[in-house]
Amino acid sequence: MDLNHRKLRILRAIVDEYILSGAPVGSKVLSQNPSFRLSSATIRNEMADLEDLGYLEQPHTSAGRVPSDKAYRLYVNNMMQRSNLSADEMETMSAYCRNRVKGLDAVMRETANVLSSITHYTALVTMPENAANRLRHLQLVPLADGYALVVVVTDAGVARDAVIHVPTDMGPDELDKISRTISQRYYNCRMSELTGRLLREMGSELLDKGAFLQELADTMEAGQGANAQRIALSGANNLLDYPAYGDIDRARQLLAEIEKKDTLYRLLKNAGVVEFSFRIGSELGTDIFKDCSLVTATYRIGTTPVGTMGVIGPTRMPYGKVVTVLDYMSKSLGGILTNVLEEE
Amino acid sequence: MDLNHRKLRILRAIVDEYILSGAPVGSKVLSQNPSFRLSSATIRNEMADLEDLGYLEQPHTSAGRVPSDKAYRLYVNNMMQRSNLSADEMETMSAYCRNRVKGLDAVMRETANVLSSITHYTALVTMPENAANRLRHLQLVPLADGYALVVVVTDAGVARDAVIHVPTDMGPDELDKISRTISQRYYNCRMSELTGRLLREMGSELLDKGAFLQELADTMEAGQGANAQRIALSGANNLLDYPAYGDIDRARQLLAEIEKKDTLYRLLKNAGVVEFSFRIGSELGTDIFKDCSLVTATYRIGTTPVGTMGVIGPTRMPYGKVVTVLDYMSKSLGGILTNVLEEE
DNA sequence: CTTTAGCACTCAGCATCTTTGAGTGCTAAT
DNA sequence: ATTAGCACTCAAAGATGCTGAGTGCTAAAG
Repeated sequence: MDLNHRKLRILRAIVDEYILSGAPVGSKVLSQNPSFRLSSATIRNEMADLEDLGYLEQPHTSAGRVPSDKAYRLYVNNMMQRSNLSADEMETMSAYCRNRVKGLDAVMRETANVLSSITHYTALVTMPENAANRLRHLQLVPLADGYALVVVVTDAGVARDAVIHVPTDMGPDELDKISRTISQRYYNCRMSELTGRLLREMGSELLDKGAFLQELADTMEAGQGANAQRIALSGANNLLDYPAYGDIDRARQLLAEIEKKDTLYRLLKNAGVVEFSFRIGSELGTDIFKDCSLVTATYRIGTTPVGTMGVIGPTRMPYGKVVTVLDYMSKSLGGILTNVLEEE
Repeated sequence: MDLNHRKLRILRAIVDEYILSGAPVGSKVLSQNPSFRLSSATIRNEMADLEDLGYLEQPHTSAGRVPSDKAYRLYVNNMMQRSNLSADEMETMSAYCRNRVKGLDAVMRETANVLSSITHYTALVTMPENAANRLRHLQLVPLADGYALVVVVTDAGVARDAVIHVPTDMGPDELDKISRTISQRYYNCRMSELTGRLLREMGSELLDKGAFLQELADTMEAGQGANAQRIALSGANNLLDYPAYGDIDRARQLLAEIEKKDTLYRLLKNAGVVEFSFRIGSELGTDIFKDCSLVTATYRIGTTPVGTMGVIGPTRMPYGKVVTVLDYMSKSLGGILTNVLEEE
């Protein structure tokens, strides 16, 4: 007993139907589908086999069957086809592309909004980041006595800011001078190397300012990671749609988890750098997301991958449509960023 | 028939009890409270009066009474007393204060986290802003050909960034020169005046760069508002606790509304600059928030009010406790910012 | 050997009915 | 003015029964 052609066809029909209706699907509806020339009894037998093989599950004895995670996995790998979008949906996306330039934050937020409004699920977009990020500019702006704001601009277009302590005998002029020195000397230096080089090479010039230099370096190192943690989120309310009705506690857990940016970050990160990644139900690891799936896509500046966007929905989401949307949006976002950030 | 002393005492007891239990309170529980030397029948009569006066409502004939918005208003104005916090809660807040300096974003987020974790409601904190914001530094960082990143630092410690177009014949050096000129000439200039002055006074120096100057000015003007729209939000999942159980649609609406930052911004803004503001149920205007209350506090840098923080919860929230927490947190946040930002 | 008709069986979901108990308003006595 | 007492109301929680979609199995037909 293995997955012959007919079993595959039936399985596929079940997944399609279930994604569409959300209700367990029985043998009768399938037999009514004219593309099957089979009686419900025959289909029942096949379904029993599929259940034994672990592709189907039965909520209770007298209900239809529901696809298991394993079935979705098979579906996504072998049977899914991208679906076309409605004119409305296309229009939403191209309106997004026609937008004028803005701050990076705004672009990310808008990307997430479009994603969630088309899919009706929860959308996530990470800020662009890359271990190879290069320095464009660094500025120390004096605040109150003993404090300064560090602003770092990288070639990923990110302005990161943090407050650090400065020696009280360091005036605005000196801070400005240091800013220019660093900006010039380390222009285009990889951020991953910058920390070390700063400490090594500037130590002699700032002999008596060791603590200051150390804090500055630390900040830039921390900024690397911290910045990536900024994730644009949109459509969290859609989470409430699908947790089995009335199960409000479940919904709370989900929401609480979604609010923790580091959970999200880990999830998105785990996808790795692939065109598309699907993680279905149990594959997500956590029990909390046990009937959710996460589909992600990588976006690029030029040809280097710099970020991830994704959609969290129920395992029974229309994967074909979601992939189509993610594909379009990741390319659009990549295009926008490439335009603005890439040097020729 | 008016609000004599006894009626007030009864009303107060009802509100206290209802906030505590969440269930409609009947005459019997009140009469058992030893501080009343009255039979349940007498209390029933008084309660009937209070209902006629609009302070109480009855979910259905055979249930106890529930305070109306009007009752809460009276309670908040005249009867509420601040409550003490548990040792744990105090500890959470002072741990927050002991934190090392960080970026503004992080501080705001953490403030919201603490607020929501102590109150178990949804917390909001606006970024510091003020029409009197003054310029500290402006930097134009060249990106790809034809684009630059504008970074603006104000005395509210905010680094705002946006991408603008620049004429292609403007090199990095020129951009840097402009940055220094503006930073120096307009140091400490009010942001509200900056736009106008830039256009008027720099026009002659950048004769052939009119479009560029205009866009720069526009960006800074827009940044004023846009920045304020950034609101740290925490504990949205707590919204799911109180919408009448099972009423999942209601919860969705609430969440969707909360996600719209501009709604939030308006709500917080409407509070005006007062020490504390309470808006109870219908007073919030929207039907969506009809059984919610919003309590806000203003925080200051030095003595100038620069932002608002608040808590959204059910109308039956323990106002006394919430005020205590807001008071402490607004002062703490104010203190932190003042320390870092204020010039002596 | 494969397919199918037929039948007995299961069980969630829904509607209906009943019971329970907390709470009320009114009246008459204190 | 207060209160005891009583009849009344009604939501919430159980109990009961019905329905229908769906199953598994068996035996006959292809």
